[in-house]
Amino acid sequence: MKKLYFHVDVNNAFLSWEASYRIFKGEKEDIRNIPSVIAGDVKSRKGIILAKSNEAKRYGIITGEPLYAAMKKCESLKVFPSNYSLYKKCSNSLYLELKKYSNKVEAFSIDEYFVEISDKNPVQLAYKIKDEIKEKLGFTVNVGVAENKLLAKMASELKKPDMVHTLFKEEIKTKMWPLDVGELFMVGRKTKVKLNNMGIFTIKDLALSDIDVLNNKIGSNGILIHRYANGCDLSQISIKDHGKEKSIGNSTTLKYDIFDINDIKLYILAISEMVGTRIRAINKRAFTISIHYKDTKMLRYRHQKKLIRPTSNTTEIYDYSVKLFTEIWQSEGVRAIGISLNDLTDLDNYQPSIFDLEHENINSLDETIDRIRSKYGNDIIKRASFIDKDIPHIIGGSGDTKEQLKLKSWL
DNA sequence: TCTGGGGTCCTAGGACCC
DNA sequence: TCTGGGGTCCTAGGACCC
Repeated sequence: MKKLYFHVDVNNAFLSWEASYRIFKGEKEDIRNIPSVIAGDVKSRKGIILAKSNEAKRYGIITGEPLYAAMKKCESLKVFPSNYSLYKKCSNSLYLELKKYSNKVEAFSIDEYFVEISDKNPVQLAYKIKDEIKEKLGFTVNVGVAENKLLAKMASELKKPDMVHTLFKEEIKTKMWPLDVGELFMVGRKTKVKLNNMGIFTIKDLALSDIDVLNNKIGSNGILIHRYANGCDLSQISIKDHGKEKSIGNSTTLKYDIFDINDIKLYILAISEMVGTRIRAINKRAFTISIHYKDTKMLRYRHQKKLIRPTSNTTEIYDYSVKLFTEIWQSEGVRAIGISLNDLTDLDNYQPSIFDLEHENINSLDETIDRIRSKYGNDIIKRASFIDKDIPHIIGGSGDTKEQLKLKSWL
């Protein structure tokens, strides 16, 4: 039996998940069948479209656009807030369902999985998986079936929703080549413009173009997308272990532009709390700390520093972040700010020197706080600097609604 | 109160080393 | 005796994905 790959893609994931949750709760209306979107909170300046129904799509609404622009396109648009804990639950249920069919399941994103399959009737199996997900979990998926991951992914993006597509080698010319070159995985906005300027408009054009010219104009990505256009991809299923992350970052858009360094420092502290807690939770330390922010004009700034001794300590992360920030900040208003930890190293591999003892004490304090917070909630311990301030003391994690999900009987 | 948040990978250029 | 040539490390910045 030949080894094949499935790419399972949830149709309009966030919106579908919200829809199936509402139906589970007993609502009559299926928001998939009306013009509706999932969007961030406008008042917190996070009002962009995260997902849309097919009905909303018909009005020309696209993911990533500001909510106000979408409302102009469709005045009757129904808007629902994002709910990440729901999405994680749905994503995990889908994962468990797919694991029934293969040991090799790769989470490519919250709503996409690759599955390695060896089966006599792969297409039949793909339909079975698709239908079982719909029946058991209440949302629809597209399944792409192909000889490699790239083609499986391209296949699942063909016609939506609730469909199975194959994209075998012999189907590349008829099913994939006619598509706009921008549809190809790894051809984004910038590359598409470059390709168009070279007279390349379809995936076929790209597949038949000169690889040296592509390399010249686009660089190594040019070689990659040329391979993709010809259906070549040798990558295997990669099962991400917990703690395999290469970087940990959190950021937030502020409710108002901030000009006061003391307030900015409080946000830096709140974000340090989050990235610190996260990196300690996976037993790692970071050699590189990076701060980034957006000013009132949406211009981005970034500054980073490699440390001699890796850290996972909240106070240390905070101190370095403030230092990095003040080194590049020219007193412009700050709209958004974030911290990212890179060059992660396993705690087990790190031998503290005797000079580090003081730091190790601080670290054990951090760990104690982590333990208490995970038991009693984040708000049980709060740094004094936040008292009487209208700034959350720990920030990060994609603006969730606070609603606690009680889904024991579902998913 | 128009433009989120989480990631990965690649490259250019400067500093520094032998 | 007109300024080599390897190499590594670091930072900034850009491109892509969802």
